[in-house]
Amino acid sequence: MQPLEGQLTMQDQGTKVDEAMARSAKPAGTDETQVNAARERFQRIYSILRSRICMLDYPPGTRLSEEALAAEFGISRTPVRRVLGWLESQGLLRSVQGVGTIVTDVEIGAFAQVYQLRMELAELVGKLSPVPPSEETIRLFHELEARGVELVARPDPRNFAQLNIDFFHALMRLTENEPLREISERLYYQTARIWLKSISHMDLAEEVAVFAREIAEIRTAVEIGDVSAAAYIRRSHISMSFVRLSTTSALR
Amino acid sequence: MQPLEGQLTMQDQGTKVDEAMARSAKPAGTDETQVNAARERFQRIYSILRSRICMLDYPPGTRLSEEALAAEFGISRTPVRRVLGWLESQGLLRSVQGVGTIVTDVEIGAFAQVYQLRMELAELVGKLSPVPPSEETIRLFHELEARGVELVARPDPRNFAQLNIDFFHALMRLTENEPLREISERLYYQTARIWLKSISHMDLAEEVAVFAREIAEIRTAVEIGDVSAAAYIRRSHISMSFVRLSTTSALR
DNA sequence: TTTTCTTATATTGTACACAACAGCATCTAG
DNA sequence: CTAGATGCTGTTGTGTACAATATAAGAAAA
Repeated sequence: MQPLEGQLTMQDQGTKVDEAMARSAKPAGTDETQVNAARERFQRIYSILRSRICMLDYPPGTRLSEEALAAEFGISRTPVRRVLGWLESQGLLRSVQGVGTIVTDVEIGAFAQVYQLRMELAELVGKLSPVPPSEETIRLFHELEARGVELVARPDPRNFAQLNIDFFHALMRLTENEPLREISERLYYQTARIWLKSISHMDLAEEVAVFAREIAEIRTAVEIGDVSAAAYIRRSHISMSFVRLSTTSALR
Repeated sequence: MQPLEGQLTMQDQGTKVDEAMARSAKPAGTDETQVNAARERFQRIYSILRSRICMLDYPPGTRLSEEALAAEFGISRTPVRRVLGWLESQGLLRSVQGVGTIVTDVEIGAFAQVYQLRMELAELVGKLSPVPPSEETIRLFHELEARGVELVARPDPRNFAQLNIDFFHALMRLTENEPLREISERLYYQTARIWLKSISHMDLAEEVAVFAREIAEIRTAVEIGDVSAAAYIRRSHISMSFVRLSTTSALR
């Protein structure tokens, strides 16, 4: 089997894509056999576009152009459409013939439902196949805590969002229940962008401070191996986050 | 990639749907806005293939041919590939270049994890946005109970599977939490076929009898409007079903 | 006989041309 | 001047030819 040399591999390292996405490479779980470049490229573009959506590079209502994306990645519309199809199945996009591919928005009702469910799933992380945190995991949480401290010193919405995402993925290390991970991830990406959008109408400094405390608390629980406690802390903060969002009427 | 102010509320008055489209019965669950024939056809084929997979018409390991499916539905490979892409994102298929599109199997470990999660989600149906059962819903459960009685009289694996599916969808009426519905449905379709495959190695008559009792119990709870009780009954039966499956080593 | 390389063949992946469709601007009839 | 019709333009959906790939069969050499 010859390694990837056909056609457009040279354009792959063409650096036309955001280099910043290198970090957000696949939140574990997918240790697929990367025997071919096609699947790898698919995953790469999928992660990039998903990140752009939830980081509000593509705010809700944005019209994506298949052709523009194809040009950006140096491929044709066909593989782009496959990625968009997956994102549509995840509820992040909606394609309408003659109109375009539009980034979805989440109405207030559905938002509340997702948050309710996310609370319950967060609790389940401590109940279904909890994993005793490894040294590496503990170190990761320490690193996240440090980033939280730095964020408090210099609040910034985008760094806030990125830390939130990375913190979420770190939490997913605490359970080995793969379906729970997948579903939690799906729901997280459905609401993260709405949450981020609302942040601009709220007290950023206070939100950052609360989040930094959450990280510190959970780091403490993780350090002593009490995954269940970490899960309950997480649940409570998801709950409080939603209450703050509702009371400030930051949602529409 | 400019933001779109007008959002997407304009296609509602379009309604120039081609009425010639076959009105095939979609097995509930997906109440998409059928503004165009393309989306309707997509949903139709998607439901058909998903049903074939979970009814074991396509047992795990089966290799599907895009071309054959295209010929069967009278279309080209392109729209077929879109449907297969969605099924792949749901974890029911896996496409490998040069090999084919293969119906996935579920290993014993992942099966157990999904069952654990399904138990918890079943309980949540009674907690997150439970819906007071309407007269129509109660009638539906009565009908299901009758079908259960009939099944006990004449056990049949295929009818068993179909009743199981319909019963599941009826249970989903008991909550208005749409994300919970979607996720429960996804997990159900991931494991239903494995469960059905194992039935052949178990005591069909006994399984049918237990299932009929479950329906009767839950019908009783639903009839008096106690959705929470119905959810707990369901949870307990999912649990017992998994125990029976494990003890008889019907899994592999 | 066994092993290894080659070749045939079937399948999914990709590119591209065109069809279907929606929205908008323009034009024309009254 | 207004209102409706009509073509223009850009978008996604579909069909089709071809490329890339994996598997299996077969041939050739040890």
